[in-house]
Amino acid sequence: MRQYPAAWLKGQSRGEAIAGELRLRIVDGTLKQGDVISENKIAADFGTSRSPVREALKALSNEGLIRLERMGAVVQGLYAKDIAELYDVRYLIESFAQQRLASSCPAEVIATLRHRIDCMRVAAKYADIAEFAWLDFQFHDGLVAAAGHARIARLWDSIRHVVLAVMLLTTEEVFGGGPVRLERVVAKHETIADALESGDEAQIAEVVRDYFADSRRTLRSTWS
Amino acid sequence: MRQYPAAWLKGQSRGEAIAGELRLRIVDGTLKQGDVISENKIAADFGTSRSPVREALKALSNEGLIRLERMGAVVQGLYAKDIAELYDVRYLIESFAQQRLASSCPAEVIATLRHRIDCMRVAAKYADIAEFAWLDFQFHDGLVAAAGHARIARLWDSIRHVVLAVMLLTTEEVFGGGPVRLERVVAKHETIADALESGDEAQIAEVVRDYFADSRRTLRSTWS
DNA sequence: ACAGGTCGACTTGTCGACAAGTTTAAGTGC
DNA sequence: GCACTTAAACTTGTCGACAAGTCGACCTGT
Repeated sequence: MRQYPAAWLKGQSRGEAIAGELRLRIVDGTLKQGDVISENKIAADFGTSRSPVREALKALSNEGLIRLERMGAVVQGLYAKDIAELYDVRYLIESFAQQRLASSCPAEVIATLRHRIDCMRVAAKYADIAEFAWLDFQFHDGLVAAAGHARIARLWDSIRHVVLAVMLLTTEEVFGGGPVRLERVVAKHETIADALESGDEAQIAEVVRDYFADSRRTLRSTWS
Repeated sequence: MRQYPAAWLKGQSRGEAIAGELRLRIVDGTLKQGDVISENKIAADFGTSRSPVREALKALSNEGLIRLERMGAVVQGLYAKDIAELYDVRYLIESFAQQRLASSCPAEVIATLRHRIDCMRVAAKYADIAEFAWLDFQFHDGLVAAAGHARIARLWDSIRHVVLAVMLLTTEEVFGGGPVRLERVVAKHETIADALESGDEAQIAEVVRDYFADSRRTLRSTWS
């Protein structure tokens, strides 16, 4: 059984931990589309009362991973089409954020991004998959946050957990591709940082488009 | 005290009802930015236990109307800037949805839209503010749903309640502008339906841009 | 007067229990 | 064998209670 990295649960409530675990089980296919899960069953599985489970199911429902019905929640799953749609939305959000950063991107932000890129190289070297995925996520998370648009940030929040889970799984696949593949991923992030530093709207737009076009190719090989 | 239309609560749980009421109080300014509310206090106000209140606060937090902290939830409020940002997001979502409908918009969808427009005229005639706002909302809701993009639909779901509350308040203001102003609002929706029926991408893009540019003007007069 | 510690009034997170409703399953009459 | 009724096993929504933690006010020593 694949497990949710313990470091990602630090300071979270039981409900969030349960949500994280279930999310991963749905994304990696352990819980299949059509499976029905009940609060009681999950509560028994995790050894807690229904309250945290309830919170978790509500969250998963907001993320579209399950559908809450009168009797039990039915798993929706996350398959190729859903991933494609998820990346449609990521593109919408991130291109908006980066266009906004084009006009005024503080040097501090660029520095933070580059710092994370350096850390990614280290994580790649030491084969730390969870850390690499986490840094990848932090990179994009920081980007959206830096845009300074509260409502867009909420949108990002509503998909962030799913994005993180998907990243964890794709990162596993990317690590299987060896150092060359990894370096290409890191380099892709570098082009984003470069574009943002240039401040050229057109260049940023192109880089973001390329980034997601490339991501889609990677995804297609993972979820085929 | 302004009240949430009872018809909108049909079949909802206590938690959703509380969320609806609180949402309106925040959007209309009864609850101001910086106010702190506790689960106990709200539970006492509504005469329920903390469970439904907890659910409501969680929802409001997801919508960005409040911020959950260790001791009490602090109200964020929804002011001019927030409304502007909300409409940035609406534009992002709805323009995406409508572009998607450009290539293939079933006649059934157009018919439903036109039906709602007709109903809006009736609601305007009989000065039924809540019904008018509801139809306006249903129009856009139907549009997004018709696009057939599950992830975009989730995005819309995450802002729909806030959008509805804002619509209710702006509709009140619009009714104050008399029949001419109302007819202009209805006509705006008609241009959208027309554009969708034409199936011309460029025309749709322009109409949607116009629609939101006009909406922003209306909003600026309501929230000044 | 003031720094530091202590108590008390709050908060949230979690728990187990109950009521109301729905679905499945077992009868039951024929 | 089959339609119909009834009962049992689920489900969720809600409730009140408790534990753990946080913040503020109030003392106390100096």
